[in-house]
Amino acid sequence: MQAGVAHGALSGLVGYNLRRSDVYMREQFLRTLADWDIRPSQYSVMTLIASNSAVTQSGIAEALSIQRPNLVGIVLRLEKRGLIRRVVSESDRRSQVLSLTPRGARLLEELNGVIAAMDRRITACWTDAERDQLVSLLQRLWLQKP
Amino acid sequence: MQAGVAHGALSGLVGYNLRRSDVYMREQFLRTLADWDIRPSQYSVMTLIASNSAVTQSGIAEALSIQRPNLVGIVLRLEKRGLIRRVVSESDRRSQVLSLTPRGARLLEELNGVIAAMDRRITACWTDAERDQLVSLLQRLWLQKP
DNA sequence: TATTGTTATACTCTATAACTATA
DNA sequence: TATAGTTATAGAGTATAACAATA
Repeated sequence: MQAGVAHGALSGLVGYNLRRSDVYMREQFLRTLADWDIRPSQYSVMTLIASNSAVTQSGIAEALSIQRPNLVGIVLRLEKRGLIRRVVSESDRRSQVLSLTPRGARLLEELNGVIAAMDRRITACWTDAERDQLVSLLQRLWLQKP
Repeated sequence: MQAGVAHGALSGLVGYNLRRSDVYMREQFLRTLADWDIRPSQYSVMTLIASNSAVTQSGIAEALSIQRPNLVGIVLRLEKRGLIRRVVSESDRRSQVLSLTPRGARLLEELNGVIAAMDRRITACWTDAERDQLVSLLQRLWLQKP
């Protein structure tokens, strides 16, 4: 499987192949998005803000399974870069309501194109049908939460 | 996709679904193997040692894409637990040749059963054919190294 | 009481430079 | 000079406890 070194029982494990694939995709993401200085978590957060009006930090954290304390740094960074706005909720003054700034919205549009193209380019070793089925199988896996 | 919060463009990305799936599988691994105090990397290293006679740390590091400095702690820990042996190579005295101790070999046999069963149990949401195809597709993905 | 956001903190994983001993 | 193993170290990512403000 690798030059000279046999992988034994690892080759057949879903967990091992998921891990290697995830690492590989993240490397490509970081390299491709280096010019934009955007991390996977930052893109995920911006996408969820764009897709959900009046979403709060708690909502984002739960949807992405990020611990609330760890989200603070991410949103503060995005706010400091002028990509998102945080305003105290009218209905619940404990909550911060998140939204994209015009600049953040423009950047996200650009990122959507770049990232979708990258995701397809790296997975060009698959047919469209194989890609669709893989995404479908993975969702069936991680969306089960027993 | 998640309670109330839409995932937007993330849902269709291979990278996002790989990440969530990997995190999910690793959580299950850590919980299942907690009684043995075995991490995924430790199991991977032991498996490669068992599958390759006279393998060195460099060989393991390259095959698993672990940085050489980061492998040192892993093998020292396994040695301290009496699971592997490290002996200086006869042919090249810079190299450490790794092998399992009888105790390490017995433990690995047990781990192979536990981990294979876990891997199948967690992926029971798939048919055998779906599982085989997914493993095949993932290998095609991460084994390309351009 | 319970929840939101926050601070502080610790632990793991990962990455790089530099050293040693061998080749 | 190049490589194997090691040390030291720094940077991410992730986890929990505890607090203030608010519900």
